[in-house]
Amino acid sequence: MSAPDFFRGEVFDVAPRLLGWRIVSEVEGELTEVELNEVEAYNQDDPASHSYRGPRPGNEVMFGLAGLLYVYRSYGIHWCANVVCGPDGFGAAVLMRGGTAVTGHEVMMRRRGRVARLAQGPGNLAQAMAITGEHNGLDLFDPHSPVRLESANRLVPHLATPRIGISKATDRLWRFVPQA
DNA sequence: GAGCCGATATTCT
DNA sequence: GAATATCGGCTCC
Repeated sequence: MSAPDFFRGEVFDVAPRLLGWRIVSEVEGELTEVELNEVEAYNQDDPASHSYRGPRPGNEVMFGLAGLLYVYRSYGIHWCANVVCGPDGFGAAVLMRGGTAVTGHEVMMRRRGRVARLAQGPGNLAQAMAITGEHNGLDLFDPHSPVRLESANRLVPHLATPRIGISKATDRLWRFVPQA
């Protein structure tokens, strides 16, 4: 199983099409599903991207095949999950910044220690679904993978806004959220 | 609800 | 030594 063809296109075209998709996690034998409502695009020709300075230990996955999961540590504390995009050897990915819980509310509440905003925010999303650095590089379209993506089969009307928490290339409107 | 702040790993200067 | 694709707890409205 491999990613749909459009994942190999421009990352800023792929990102908005992921709104409404579901991430499915079966880590630790517990099922959780989240429907994406916030994503950001990061391109190789993009000073704000980890891939901007080329492949190096820790970001190689971003240069791999479209449809792989790229996980990195943020601020030394949080894990953040991305979907690799573009052709093989090109460093681009979509950061999954947040979504709404669909399945496994109890599991997510336990992992998060709260009942609200279970999967809103990239660090929170990863924590709720128990996604960590050990999942870096796995195939999101392999039915046997513990973390997978499921198509929404629809295009969600969306807005393009500035990305969060970056200081470079802030003029690129590559954060996508459903239109109000 | 807004604003400050500390925690902490990795990379870059 | 500084910066970072963050968060939650705290204060003070």
